[in-house]
Amino acid sequence: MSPRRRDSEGTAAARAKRRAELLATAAEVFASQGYAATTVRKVADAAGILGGSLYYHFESKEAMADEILSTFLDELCAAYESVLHRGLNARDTLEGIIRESFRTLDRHRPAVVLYQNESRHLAANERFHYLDESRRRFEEMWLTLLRRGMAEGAFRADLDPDLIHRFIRDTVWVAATWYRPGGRLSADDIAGQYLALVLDGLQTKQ
Amino acid sequence: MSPRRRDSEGTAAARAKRRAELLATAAEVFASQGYAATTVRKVADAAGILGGSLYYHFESKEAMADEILSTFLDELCAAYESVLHRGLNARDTLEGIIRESFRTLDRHRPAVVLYQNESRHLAANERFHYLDESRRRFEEMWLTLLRRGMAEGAFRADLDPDLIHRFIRDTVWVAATWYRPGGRLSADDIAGQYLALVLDGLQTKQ
Amino acid sequence: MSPRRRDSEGTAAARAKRRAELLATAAEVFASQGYAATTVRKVADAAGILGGSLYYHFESKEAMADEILSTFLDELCAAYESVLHRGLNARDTLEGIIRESFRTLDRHRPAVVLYQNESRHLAANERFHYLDESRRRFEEMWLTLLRRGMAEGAFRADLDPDLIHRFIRDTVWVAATWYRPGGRLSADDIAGQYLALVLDGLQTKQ
Amino acid sequence: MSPRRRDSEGTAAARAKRRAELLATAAEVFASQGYAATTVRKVADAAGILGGSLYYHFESKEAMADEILSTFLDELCAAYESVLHRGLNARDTLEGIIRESFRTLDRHRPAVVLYQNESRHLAANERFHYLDESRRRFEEMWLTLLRRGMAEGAFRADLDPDLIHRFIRDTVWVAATWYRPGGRLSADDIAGQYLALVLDGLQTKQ
DNA sequence: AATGAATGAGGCTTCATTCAT
DNA sequence: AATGAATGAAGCCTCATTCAT
Repeated sequence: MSPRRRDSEGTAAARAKRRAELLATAAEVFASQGYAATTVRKVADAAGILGGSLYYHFESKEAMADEILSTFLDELCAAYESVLHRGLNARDTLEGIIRESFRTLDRHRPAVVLYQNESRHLAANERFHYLDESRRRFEEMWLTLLRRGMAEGAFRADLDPDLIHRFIRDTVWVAATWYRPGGRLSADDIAGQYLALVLDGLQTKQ
Repeated sequence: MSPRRRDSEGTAAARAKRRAELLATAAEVFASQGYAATTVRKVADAAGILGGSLYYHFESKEAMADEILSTFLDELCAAYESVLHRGLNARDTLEGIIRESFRTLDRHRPAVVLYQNESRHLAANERFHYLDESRRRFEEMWLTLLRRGMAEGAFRADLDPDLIHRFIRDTVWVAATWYRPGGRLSADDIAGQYLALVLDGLQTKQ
Repeated sequence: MSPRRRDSEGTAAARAKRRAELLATAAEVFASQGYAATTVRKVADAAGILGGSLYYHFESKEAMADEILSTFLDELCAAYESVLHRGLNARDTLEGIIRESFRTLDRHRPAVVLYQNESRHLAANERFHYLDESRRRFEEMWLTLLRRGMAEGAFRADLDPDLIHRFIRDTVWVAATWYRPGGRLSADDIAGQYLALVLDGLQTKQ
Repeated sequence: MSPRRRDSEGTAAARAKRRAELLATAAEVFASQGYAATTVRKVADAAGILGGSLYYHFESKEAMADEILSTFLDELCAAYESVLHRGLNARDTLEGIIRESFRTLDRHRPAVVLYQNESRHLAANERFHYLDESRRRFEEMWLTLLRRGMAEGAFRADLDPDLIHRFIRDTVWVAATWYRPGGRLSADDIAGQYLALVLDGLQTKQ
């Protein structure tokens, strides 16, 4: 490796790292105050720079949200695909999907809050149409999975798959609202409890 | 009844009716666009009047959100109390609470969306402290109920009541996001399906 | 005329009048400071209101420039057409066009300055493409006129029509830079002198 | 010549050359986009460097405009003086002045555009007062020349010297707007045609 | 009850400029 | 000689709100 190459890699990497830091800060602020209520200045304050300085790194406030959301969604898609490619039965696939969801939530909590709270509003904007697209893809995945489980006899067939999908989807993501990494319960603990509830129900069996 | 009195009652009633209309409109717009992203002008447009004219009826944008939310919460509280006063066992109380929640959602959908999406942000404002208070009261009620059910042997004791409470609470309210009164499934249908899921689980029993 | 009709006419007219006043002010400031160097606040100051208040009347700074320029160009087009429809010979048509140009300059001096100084830059913007279009139409008119005059023997044929057209066009409009309505020389005086120069030349004939 | 001295001359010369290159680039951009609408970054982009790097060579954006304009004006003054010192009659002096003007325009087109479009605005700034001063000197020269021609009987005396001066001055400089060095007509061709128009007029003589 | 015009604060963004490297 | 990151002022525009009518 020539010093020159090392150097240019160094600055490119430094730049990428700074962007990532700023995006993490922005995501935190967007998540805690809401996208519309977050001023660029608040993000900059949180990052310890001036409002205008953010524009050296990002084109706009929108561009920040875009990068935060698409990074999160890309990772989530990859996680889901990896589960689906394992060839498990419906029950275990559902467990895998839910565990991956909570794991992703753990790593991208602020992005998930943003996704959960603002994607509907943002998707009105051409730039964020991909939010609707991925929502549709997830929905299809869930419905396919639930129907397969019902057909295989793993899941009760007296429930409406569409409704069940919504309940499950929402519960997972809305947990981003209160989940704090490093808290009493790990993401995997939560996933476990959630699976216990959803798979076996709250009621004791006699 | 003198004509005079009838008249003044008439105008007072007319005034109240207009307020209610405007609040319904405002709630709809707040719900669909988000509180911060909703301008007073958008509300006024939706109501067919000019922005400034809203100030004849309301003190401020905040006052509208306040009235929307407190009306909704008052009704919800009353509904919960009525269930709790029936002296039912834990399981049936839980069913009653959930059914009342979906019934309230049916009548106050936009208010619920507002509550679900914005109460955390609004509660930062002194004026909206009551949002936190009622949230705390609801939480207490849920925890008491869940613990009672566990103690009575009606609910599984291996689940974390705090976590279960959050899952249930969120799922109910987040349904406001997609529920449309008059759709394929009534609020009570949804409540039924949700209860089936939460009480008995998704898995078939062998 | 019903009072109602008079009233609505009144407010519509009042509104149009206010717009016209503000546009006149804006044109003056744009002309004296340059469009890019003119801040919205400068226009507002000149109008005696606050910067934001302009947006009650106009959508944007651009919209103001647009209205100023298109109003001016519409009137200029009409003036030119009226000359061309008189069926005069080339020499008299040229005189008519030039006299109308100075007359229009007299009534729209700031708009002409804006047109002269900024139309090239503004035309880069889709919204102002019509500036290029009208420039092309004027050019065609001038070339046709000059060629006709040369063919008829009224104008010298040893000059390049394209070049002459540019000289004449520019001289007329650039006069907007220094012409002041109500000064020592009227617009028609200036037109007369200019015609004397262009038609007969500066040199004495022997 | 010591190598050392040659070196330092070399770097000084290299430095001057780089400055000249950058100024030429800046002038081009100022001319095509307008001074106020030109950002330092645009100039730097056109020069292939970053915005901040320009500040190694120049103190400010203003300093660039200053150097562009004063260089042009110095050369123009020198050219005019050389004509005036030839002791020609009024007609030939006028011809000389105009030919020198077009020649200067040929070499300094972007500077002329800048001068023509922005000097009025720039002159508000103390730093650019010299623009007004030279304008005044040129005006005086023109008036003296025209009056001399009239007194000598070379020029028609029924025209207003002040007006004629403006017409001529403006037409020459405004040609910078459309003149492109290396086009169909050379600067001297254009000067010739212009002189033919201004001296003898457009009309055929009978 | 509502309009129309304005206010003034504040939001997003741009930009000339600086400076350590 | 130039880069990269930042500054801070200012620009355009939006918006909750006011008020005379």
